[in-house]
Amino acid sequence: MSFNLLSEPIRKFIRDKGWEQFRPIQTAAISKILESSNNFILISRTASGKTEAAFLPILSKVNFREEGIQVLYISPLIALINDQFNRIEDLSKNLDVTITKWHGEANKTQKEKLIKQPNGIVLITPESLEAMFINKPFNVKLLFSNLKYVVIDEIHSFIGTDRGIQLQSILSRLEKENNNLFSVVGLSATMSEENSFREVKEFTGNVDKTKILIDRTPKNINVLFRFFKNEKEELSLELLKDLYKTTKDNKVLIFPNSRGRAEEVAVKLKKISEKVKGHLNYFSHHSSVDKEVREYVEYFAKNNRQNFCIACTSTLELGIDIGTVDDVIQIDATNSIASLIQRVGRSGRKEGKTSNLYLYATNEWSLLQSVACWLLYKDGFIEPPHKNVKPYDIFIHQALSITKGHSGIKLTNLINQLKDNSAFKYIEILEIEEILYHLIKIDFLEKLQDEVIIGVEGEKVVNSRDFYSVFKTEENFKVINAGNTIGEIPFSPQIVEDENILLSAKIWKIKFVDNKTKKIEVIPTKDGKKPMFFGISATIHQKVREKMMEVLYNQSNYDFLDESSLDEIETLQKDFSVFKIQDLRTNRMLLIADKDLRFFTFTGTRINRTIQLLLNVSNVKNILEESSSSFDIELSKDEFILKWNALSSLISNIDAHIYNLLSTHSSLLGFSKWGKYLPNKYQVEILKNNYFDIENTKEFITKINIVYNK
DNA sequence: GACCTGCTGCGGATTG
Repeated sequence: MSFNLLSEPIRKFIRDKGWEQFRPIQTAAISKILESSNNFILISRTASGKTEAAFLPILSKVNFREEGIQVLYISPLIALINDQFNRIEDLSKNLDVTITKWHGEANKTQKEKLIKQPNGIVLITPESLEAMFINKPFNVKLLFSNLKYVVIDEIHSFIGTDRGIQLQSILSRLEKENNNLFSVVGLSATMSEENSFREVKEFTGNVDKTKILIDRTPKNINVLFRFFKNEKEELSLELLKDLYKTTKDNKVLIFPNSRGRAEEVAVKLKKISEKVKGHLNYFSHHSSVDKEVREYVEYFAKNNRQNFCIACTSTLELGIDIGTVDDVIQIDATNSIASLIQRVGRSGRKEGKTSNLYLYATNEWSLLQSVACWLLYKDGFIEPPHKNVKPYDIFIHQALSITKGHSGIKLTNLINQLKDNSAFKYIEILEIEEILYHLIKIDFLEKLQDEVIIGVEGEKVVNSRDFYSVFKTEENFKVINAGNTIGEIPFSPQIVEDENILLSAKIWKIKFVDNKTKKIEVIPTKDGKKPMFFGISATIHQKVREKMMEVLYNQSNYDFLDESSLDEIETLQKDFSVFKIQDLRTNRMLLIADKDLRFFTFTGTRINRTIQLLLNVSNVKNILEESSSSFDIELSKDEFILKWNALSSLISNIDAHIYNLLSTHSSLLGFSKWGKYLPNKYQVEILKNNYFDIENTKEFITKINIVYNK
């Protein structure tokens, strides 16, 4: 039925393709988008035709003869824009419509052409849109004042993140230029249903006008757990041999959770394959591998019929098209269910084909976490997005961006614009004023009578190429062999002449390090260590940890475990049977050993961090081990209980404690690119909201009953 | 033992 609702050029396109029926999400989206101007969020698993679900009705409905850009497509990745460009061009081949790529690597002539004659569809990144607002605000009006649709791809990657707040703010600024003409269509494979999708609805700026279209059809997945205990830092030979046997005759993605380990896996599997004369299509794909090399790997996977094996990080998690993948291998647990869903989605993209997922674990805690994630996935659980109600740091960025874009703006006008921005609607007017006056005080803004302009210190920041993004990046050294760039790695003690490193699935010897130009000259060699990469630890949701605890006390028969993983789980269960747990929700275990105590919290990363802060304030010596969600404590049982019971009274004074911590450890705020320009009390708020979790810690401390082993 | 994302404008050289 929905077919007849579409315009003739689109119907012709579908007839020519020979499509016999629509996917459920397409049927739903076509009629809904055609019959109303509501915002829609389309949620449906990977490779279920979401792009078509959005664009078939939009291309039918929009009159591209009108002046101005009609449709704006926003993507988190350049690579995705390039993929989707081809797809949307194909979809609109029976229409007379211009499609323009607009990102940092896109053709400049095409951009200029568009400004001369704004029309059609534009594919853009949030940062390019930001740059347009800052440098060419008049273009924004010219290009988008007649905009009808904004399509946001992989919208889950924005919800609950700093980059998402930036995008929400930009959309809010766009609405102002456009008199709220346009509708939003968001696309996602994963989305938490908590609070009836409140966060994603707020993201569009209009909760009531935003409707969710969801296809919950599950995907058939064959899952198998395998356990190989790692005794050393490197992966065991048994694991590698098993991995090789499992993957050698297929098209495979391996996710080993880190760049260094991805290199290790790619190099070592290739070595095994060389010995037994197997295929040599072993690659690594992560942010440190040179972009051109990465593109070659993607091209190889998509266009070659040979088998391959790519060891990668989350660079291959989102929707970049790499064709058919038979198996997905996860080495040690994913940090989130959302990530697991995206990774599983990469295999068996062909209709009706089941996906193969192998979950390898190298230690007992990772195995337990992996089992917990899998069970939660089966339950349909997805972590709710992080709530950032008052994003003061992104607020600063946007205040500078608006001021720069206006080259002189009335202070009252700036305040009003920020106050009306949906991304900052919970920040109070007094707070807005206080932060703006602070920016004036530190010379980021300069007040000229009733106008403000960018101040002397602000100019240094605003005019940098780095201003357009809200996220931080590390400084890297370029790795070069005979004039070819292989990739980039962060500086580490390992980066010295004659040391060997792994990069782009090959082994290199460092010949020369140029600290001035940040370049490393290398030549190929035979043996090497994996490079050292640094990063902040991922945050695990409390639900994952609660499920881990549940597995310890649950006698279910997990038929997806192989013998060695089952052994390992049973050993853990036996170890924890010394605690007589009555209530999984409120009981937590205190292991009393000869010398010290070990307290198992089985709760989320942010809550653990907050507990650690409170323990430190109470002068309780402790070491937090995140993987097992436990604290090692050097106290007697009675001393600890006394301190523990006093913790909740410390929470009332948490601001002062965080303030003190921040004054001695300013790097604590290192995760926030703009937080350092805030007044102190707002820095404390940023930490409270993004790094710690005060509310849930309070609840946790209050409800917990400690259970001992003796 | 710890992922990822993007990037203007201008001047000057080079190429068609």
